[in-house]
Amino acid sequence: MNEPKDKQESTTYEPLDDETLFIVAQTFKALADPTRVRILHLLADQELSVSQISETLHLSQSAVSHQLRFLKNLRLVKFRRDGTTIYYSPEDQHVMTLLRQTIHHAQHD
Amino acid sequence: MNEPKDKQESTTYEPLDDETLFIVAQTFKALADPTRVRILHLLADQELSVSQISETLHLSQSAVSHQLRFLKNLRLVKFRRDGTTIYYSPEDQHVMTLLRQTIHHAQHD
DNA sequence: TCTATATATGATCACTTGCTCATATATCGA
DNA sequence: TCGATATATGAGCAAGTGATCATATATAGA
Repeated sequence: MNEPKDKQESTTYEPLDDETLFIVAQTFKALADPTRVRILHLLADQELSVSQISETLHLSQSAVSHQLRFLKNLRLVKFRRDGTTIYYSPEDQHVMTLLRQTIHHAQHD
Repeated sequence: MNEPKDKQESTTYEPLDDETLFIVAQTFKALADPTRVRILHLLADQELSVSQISETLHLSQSAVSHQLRFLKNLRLVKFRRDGTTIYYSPEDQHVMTLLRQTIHHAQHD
């Protein structure tokens, strides 16, 4: 057992710094929950109010609001107030792209 | 408060089926933990044994083994035995691409 | 077969997560 | 200002997660 061990010597492996690591894990964490995936997927091409989201996805108002706060904190969604209604829409195009890609792969692999 | 509400009428919103939703969330879950991110990033361009991984990343053998099992179950890594040593390497190019993209964005945004 | 080394696994535990329930806050119209 | 509607928030809880510790399994060599 001493042959394939000619080591990689140095493939210039660059360790991830803590901040990058945190951001990366945090980003994926946002997409790691089915409810958040459903919300982001629903918002993909439209701006919707909290109640529209909760009705469409059959989720409680509270659950939706909590998840939107999570997504808002990560700046993945933005919102706009119109009277008592608050409309949410995607803010991070990169994350929406990740989502789109992954949905596509999940459906075609 | 009755104007911006001319609804989206129908942006042909297609609800995600349960299986897709599960796969998508599961995929992101794999990348939502800093330890797994470090392991996958390390393996990105090389094949390494469990002990090499644990030494390089300063993680316990057990922790690495548990995480590799997780990644193996999701078919994100594959392995090859050589004597008592087991070498792991990435198996899912799509997921490695997601990781690469996200690391890049985390470092440049 | 016995030992040493490499890896895998099961139990356990602290911590996190996502939901519900109750309630608070904000805005509009009367 | 009051009532109605839309949304936000805090507490509490059940389920999930990731690490450690102890131990099991597998392979090679003596």
